[in-house]
Amino acid sequence: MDKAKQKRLEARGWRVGTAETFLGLSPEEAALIEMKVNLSQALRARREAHGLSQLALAKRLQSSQSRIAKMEAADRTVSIDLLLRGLVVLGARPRDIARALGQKSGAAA
Amino acid sequence: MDKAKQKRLEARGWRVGTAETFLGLSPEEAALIEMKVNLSQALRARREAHGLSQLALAKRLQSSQSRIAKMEAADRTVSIDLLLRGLVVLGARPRDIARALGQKSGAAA
DNA sequence: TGCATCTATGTCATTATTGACATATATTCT
DNA sequence: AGAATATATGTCAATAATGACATAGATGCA
Repeated sequence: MDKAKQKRLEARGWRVGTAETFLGLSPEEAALIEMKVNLSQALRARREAHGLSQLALAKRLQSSQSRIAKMEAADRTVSIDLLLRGLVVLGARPRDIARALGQKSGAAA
Repeated sequence: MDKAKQKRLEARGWRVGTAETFLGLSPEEAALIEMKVNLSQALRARREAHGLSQLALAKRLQSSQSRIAKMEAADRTVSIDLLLRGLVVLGARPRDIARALGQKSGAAA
């Protein structure tokens, strides 16, 4: 896991922190968090590629700027469903999303 | 979309039915439903491959048999998050899930 | 037939997620 | 500096998702 990703997780209440802390998570939890973080990064990458602000995307998604920020931070109050909706609104097709899901640390999608 | 998939959607309140009805869905909605149905099929395939009953899987997931049934039926009250949790509990790794997501109609994962 | 097992579906109280709002920080202008 | 824009984070009322339960249908077996 790269530093930037770790910091994003730490910042939110994931209690991930150092690599050690990850050992406190079951492999299942870790896999789910990894997928969520990958999707959140893909969302940000796609939004920026479209030249949209969080506010602009929020309007397209019928959501709010603050929620987009939380989505991109992989906040624990954000569902994967919501991340997928965001990606789809930004033109991601299932295969794009599939690619982002498995990504080891990139932000493709 | 194959007949079996369509029937599963029809059965639940998706109002998908015939191909025409699909025209009532935005491409975004259609993409999300497609992914959800693919995941639900992957879940059933994986559960059966493990020789588990819905009840047995429910216990592993700390859920209930009725919810597993709804998951496999892609019921509208089932989140993609829950489907992913189910798949992960059944040993699916992110790349397996990615593969299932993009699937056109199969049940791999 | 009766009994056990598996799956489907409706309901509901509890819990989680959501959009909206307030507010803070940062950056880039003039 | 002050104004404008973008992003981050906490809170909360409204809504959605969840597990549990009841119950029905289906299948197989004694």
